[in-house]
Order: sequence, then structure tokens, then C-alpha cells
Amino acid sequence: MERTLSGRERDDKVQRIKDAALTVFSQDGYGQATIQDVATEACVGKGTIYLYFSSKEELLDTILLDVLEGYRTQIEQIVAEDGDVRQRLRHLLTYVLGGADRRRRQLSFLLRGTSDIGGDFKRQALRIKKDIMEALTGLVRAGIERGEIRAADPLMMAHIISGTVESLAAARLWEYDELVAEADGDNWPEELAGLAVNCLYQGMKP
Amino acid sequence: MERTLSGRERDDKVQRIKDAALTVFSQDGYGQATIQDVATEACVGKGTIYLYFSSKEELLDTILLDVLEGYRTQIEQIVAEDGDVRQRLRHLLTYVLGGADRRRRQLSFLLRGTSDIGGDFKRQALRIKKDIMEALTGLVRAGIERGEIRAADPLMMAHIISGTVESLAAARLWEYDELVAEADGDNWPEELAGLAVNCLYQGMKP
Amino acid sequence: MERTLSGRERDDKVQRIKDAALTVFSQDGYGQATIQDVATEACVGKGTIYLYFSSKEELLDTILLDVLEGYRTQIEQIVAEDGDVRQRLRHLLTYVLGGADRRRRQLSFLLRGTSDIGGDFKRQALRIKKDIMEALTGLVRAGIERGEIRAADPLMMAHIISGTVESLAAARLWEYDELVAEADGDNWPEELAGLAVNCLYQGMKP
Amino acid sequence: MERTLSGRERDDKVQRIKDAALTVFSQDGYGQATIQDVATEACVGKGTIYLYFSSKEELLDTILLDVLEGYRTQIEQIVAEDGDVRQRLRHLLTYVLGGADRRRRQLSFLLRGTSDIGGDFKRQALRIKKDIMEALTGLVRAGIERGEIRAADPLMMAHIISGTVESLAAARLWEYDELVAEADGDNWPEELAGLAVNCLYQGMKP
DNA sequence: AATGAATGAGTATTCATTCAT
DNA sequence: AATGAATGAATACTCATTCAT
Repeated sequence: MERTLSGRERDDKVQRIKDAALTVFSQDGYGQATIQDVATEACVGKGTIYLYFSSKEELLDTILLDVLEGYRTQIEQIVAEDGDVRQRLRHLLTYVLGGADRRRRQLSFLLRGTSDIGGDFKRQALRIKKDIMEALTGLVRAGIERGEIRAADPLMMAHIISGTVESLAAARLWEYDELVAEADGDNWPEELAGLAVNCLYQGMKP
Repeated sequence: MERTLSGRERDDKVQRIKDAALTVFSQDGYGQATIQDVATEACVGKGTIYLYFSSKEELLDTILLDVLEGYRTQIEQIVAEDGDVRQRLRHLLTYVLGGADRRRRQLSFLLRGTSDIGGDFKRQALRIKKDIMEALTGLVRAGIERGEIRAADPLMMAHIISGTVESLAAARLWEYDELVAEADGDNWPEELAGLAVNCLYQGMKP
Repeated sequence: MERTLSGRERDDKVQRIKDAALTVFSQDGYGQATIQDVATEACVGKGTIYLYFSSKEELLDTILLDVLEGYRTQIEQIVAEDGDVRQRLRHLLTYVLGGADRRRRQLSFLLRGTSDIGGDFKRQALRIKKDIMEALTGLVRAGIERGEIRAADPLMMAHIISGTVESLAAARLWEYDELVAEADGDNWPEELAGLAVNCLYQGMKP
Repeated sequence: MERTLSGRERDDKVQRIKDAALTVFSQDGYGQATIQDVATEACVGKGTIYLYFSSKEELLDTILLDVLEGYRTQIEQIVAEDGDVRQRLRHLLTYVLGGADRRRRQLSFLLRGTSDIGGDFKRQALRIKKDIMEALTGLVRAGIERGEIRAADPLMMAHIISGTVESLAAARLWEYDELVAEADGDNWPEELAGLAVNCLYQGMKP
């Protein structure tokens, strides 16, 4: 009867637990959610979770890093695309604003989730944030080199881009303004992304 | 014969408790912080806190709203100033980026920890966020009317402003990039604000 | 301005506090009732109660003893009356069953209140209970001497009397049977008392 | 793979907790007893109690109802016996007065502590008390039909019986009179029961 | 004498974690 | 490997009691 889980089976179970944790934590908040909740959502026993994660906090850290890394990967990929920078920027915004429930849960995590994390993990999270900023800075630099973007402080521009993305994402998540709340066309994320990029490009000067 | 706290005395004590809670919550996170920690920091007994707040969560909600309202008030004030809009924008950024420890604690609070908040409070918090967005939108509209800003979607521009501010503030708080981390002149917030406003105005188009 | 309460004033206040405690304790139970509840009901400050009672428990003990002593006094008085024993028994029952709200609160105390009392007080309470049983025993003995009651164990008869009284009183208090619940004539306590005494006298033998 | 408590195991544990609670509550009173006391007495962890009872109060209610129901069951059984009513009455008294420590604890419980019970539970408790009174009333009616007992108000007679039993039981519990306190023969409960029944039958009339 | 603000000891309750099966 | 019953550390919250005014 003794049997060892194949790597594939193991990975499936771990993923199921992480998905459940993402759902439950983003719904109730890390503090309110219980391990039992996660276990129930994942259709496993409480004890099983401890076979794969040493503590509730490690579970939190893991999925936070997962989400962050997912973003980094995706953003780095978009940044590395061929073609003009403006198009890549539109991709970026479309990616963050689009996506269905699962992405929204992830976003909810990113935008508020750092309240219960320990110092050891914080460093990794900041490392990833830095990576993302660097990717954006690189994108700006590429635009300047290609003559698509005017020569200005690339890091500041990266902040402007990143901040705009996050602000729109938050608005979408909490639904606090019309720009995002009332968007309902089939491809509203793309349209919104286009609008945002236009604004970013032209600046505020008349 | 009687001994009832005057309004002033009462307010002082309440403020002491809120300050202590802000300090402790922003340091350890709401979940980790204990009421005893707050009481010790405020130099009062545990029970005293419950004379003024019905629960730990009410204390959290109260200071979160306080901080948010403080920001709203200040921002609305800056937005209502006379003079050109560009100058007001610089003020705004300087205000958020500047400030000493207390302001940093508040920021840390805003940018972290909405993981443990309940539905009733959430509505108020979003109401305030909306107010802030509306104030910014108004500022953009004023700029357009005055011919200082080109005619574009004011709400999108407000997002760009708000996002930029938050991104820079977060960078300052978590110290994850050089732009902010290495700023050390006497008036770096102002200089950074100026730089940001320039970028915002001119846009990315070459 | 310094002034000492006259004995009369002092007694009034003590009585007000005891009345309030009787009301509150019998309503909510000693465990649930708070000193603040008692103070509010008595229209005094919390601190004032501690001028006259050293602790919540002493307050409980005091009113329990008060109630018990009131019963003892009343019963000893009835037992000492002139005239035939049967008449005195009717008085006794009428006294316990009759009386308005205040008496009911007292009863509620007597019939359930011994759950939270300490050992030191218990002795006094039992002393009084014993006194009451002795008074009843004496009444039976008097009846036997007068030829009104057949010669049998007087203590057992005292138990029968006392038990009957308590059982009817409890039924009235908790309203769990028709005999008492539906009594509503103007002088139902007397009628019920008469019925009980008849039954007690004639016994069950056919 | 699985490990779920069988019904039997579960019942055993629940019973152990209820026994412990009965012991502790009757010793120290509900208010003074702590859940830790009960857990220690039951040789389980504090948390285990909450696996089977949702609160301290539910535990109290449960054992109170258990004890009451035990009495009801036993009394209804005795009442339903064959043979003459007088004999059944003796059984009844012997049952209540006799019994070893466990029964005394139960009695102590019934006669003390209804000071902390809530409204929902109260109804059930009164329902049971009513059932007991009805059983006694039925016994009296049976006696009347059989010609063993004179025709009189059966409910009043039930009160007389019930009151006598309780009065004697209380005397035994608190040991406040000689009738019960000095009883020490091997079968004193039966003798006392016989004496009581004699008195009840013959009445007080000479 | 009277008061009620302040206090902290005391406790019910929760829940992450363990471990026998 | 998987489970969930058992556990007790940890903590929010209550309230009797004190004491400055």
C-alpha cells in the first residue's frame, strides 16, 4: 500500500492548496481566515497543509511571492517584446487591468496584502518590486533610444507608469470611480489602456 | 463631589491612545499588535482603551479613517489654493512625500494594512478615496479651464497624478529605489516633486 | 461643607442600594448583574456602594440574609399568634403566596439563590433555615398539645408544611401549573392557602 | 488514512466532560468554576471541551437538563410501577433521598443554581418540571381510583408530595436538621421514606 | 461623603500546530 | 501520505475595586 506521490501529483496538491489560500485570504483577510477554511476550500484535511507548508505564515509568504513573481515574469516578458514601446505599454496595462476573478484576487493581494508579513520575506518581496521597476525603467530607456520617448529621467517615468497602472487597478478592484466601474464593452481593458497610454504620452502641457 | 472628565481632557486621552495605536499598528501590523502593546505605548491601562473604543477593530477603523480624512482635508486645501495649477501640484506632492516620522507611520498604514477591515468601514474609506479622486479631478479641470493643462480626460489624469504620488511615496517608505532612497538634500521632497510635475506635464512624447 | 450623614440618611441610602441589588440580582442573576447595574438602579455612583459594602459578594450575602431574616421574623410572628393552629397555618401560606412584585423578587432569590455564596455566609443562612424549621416544629407541637393535630413526628410534619409552601411558591414564581397560574380572584392566596391546609390536615388516607 | 471518532468514543468523551462539569459546578458553583477546572477534572485540554460544547453556558444547560431528565425518567418509571400507590410513593422518596455521591451532586445542582440560566433553556427546564408534576398528579389520581387515596385535589396533593420530597432532600444535603442528619442506619432512606409516607397519608387531623 | 475614571487581574474562547492512527 | 481529534498558548474583553478630586 505504501506509495510515494509522483512529482506531478504532489505539485497538483500544492497548487490546490495555494489556490484555496489565495481565494480565502483575499476574501476574508489573512488575519480572519483560518487554516480550516483553507483546508475546506482545498478539499484536504488540515494536517495535509502542514505536509507542504510549515506554517500559516509560510503559506501566506509563498502565495504572495507567487503572485509577485507572476507579475514580474509577465511584465518582463511584455517588456521584452519586439515592436514599439507604446504598444508594449498598452499590453502592460491591458494585462494588469484585464483578467477575470483569479487575477482580481491576486490584485487584491498585491494592493493591500503587506500587513501581516515578516521581515525575512519582506526583502524578497521588495527585491521583486525592484525588479519590476527596473524592467519598467528599461522599457523607458529603450523608448528613448528608439526615439519614441523624449529624454527624461527614466526612473521617474517608470514611477509614473507603475503608479498609473496601480491606481487604475485599485479603482477597478474597489470600484470607486466611473472610469473603470462603468467600463463594460467587450474590450474595455484595451480601450482603457489605450486612453491611459495616450495621456501618459502627451503629458499635461497644453 | 463630582469628577467628570472635561471634553478637553477626554480628547487628549483619546488622542494619546490613537497615536499609540498608530505607532504600534504600523510597527507590528494590526494582527500582531496586542491591545496591551497599545496600552503600554499610550501609558494607560488596557481597560482604559475600552472606555473610549468598543473593540480593537473599532480602534483600527478609527485611526484609518483619521489618517484618510487628514489626507483628504490637506489635499482639498491644497487643491483650493490660489495661483497656477502646476504650483498646487507641486505642493501636493511635497506634502505627501515630505513630513517626518508621524507622516511616515500614517503612510505605512495606508499603503499596508486594509487586510482586516470590515464592510461597514470599507464604505467610508472608499467614500474618502473617492473624495480625494474628485478633488484631483477638479484640479485638472481647473487647469484645463485656465489653459494650463491640455484638454484630456480629467479623471484619467487624476489617476496618473494619484498613482505617481503613491508610487513615489511607497518607494520612499520601502526604500526600494535610488530616486527616493538617495534623496538627502534639505528640500529633496520639493525637488522630487518638481521633477515629477515636470515629467507629468511634458508627457513621454519626444 | 463637611457634614456627617445622620443615621437616618445613611440607612435610607443603604436601603436603596439593597433594594436595587435585590431587583437587579433577581432579574439578571448574581453572575450577570454588574455593580454598575446596581448603582444605576439605586441612582448612586459605583463608588458609593463601596462605602457601605466591602464587596459585591458582601452585598449579595447581606440581602440574602435580609430576605431570610425577613421570612424568619414573619414566620415566627405568625407562629406566635393566638388562636388555633389551623388558622396560623393559613396565615403562613397566605403570607408566602401573597405579596406583590417585591415579594416575588425575594422569593426568586430564596428559591434559587444559593449558587454563588461563600462558606462563611452559608452557616448563617442555614442557621436561619434551621430557626424556621424549629418555628414550624414548635407550631406542630403546639397543635398536638392543643389537641388540634394528631400525635406524630413534629419535625416530619414541619417538613411537609415547609415543603408544600415552597412547592406552591415555586409554582407561582415560575408559573408552571394551573393551580397557581390560573388563580386570579382577589383573594386567591387565601383560598389556595385554605385548600392546602385542608389537604394537609386530612391527609391522603381515604 | 482516516481517523474519525466512533460514536461510542465520542459519547464516552462527552460523558466524561459532563461528569467533570457536574462535579466542579456543584462544588464551586457555576460562577466560580472555570473551564480550566472542568478540563482538568475531565483530564482533557480546554480546547477539547469546545469541540463538544459551544460555550460554558451550553455546558451548564446541558447537564442541568440531563439531571432534570434523569429525575423525570426515574420518577415516571416509579409512577408507572404495578402495585399499590403507597408503595410507589415510598419508592419515590427512597430514590430521591438515597443514592450516593453522584446523586448528591446532582441534587445540589438542582437545588442551587438556576441563577445563571437563560430564557431559551428555562422553558425546557420548566417543561420537565411540569412533566414531573403531572406524573405525580397522575399517581395521585391512580390512588384515588384504586380507593387508596381519598378524593381531593390531585394537583395540590402532588405539590404536597413534591414539596415534602424536596424539603427532606434539601435537609439531607445541607444537613440542617436531626431527622435527616442523624439518620445513619443502613437503610435510613427507606425508613425515612416510610415515615414520610405515613405522615402524608394520615394527615394532621387528630 | 460621593463620584466615576482608571486599572489590571481573571477568563472564555479561538485556532495554529501536532501526532496517533 | 492523509487526516482530524486533541491541545494549550495567546488574547480580546469584562468588571470588581480603588482613589484622586
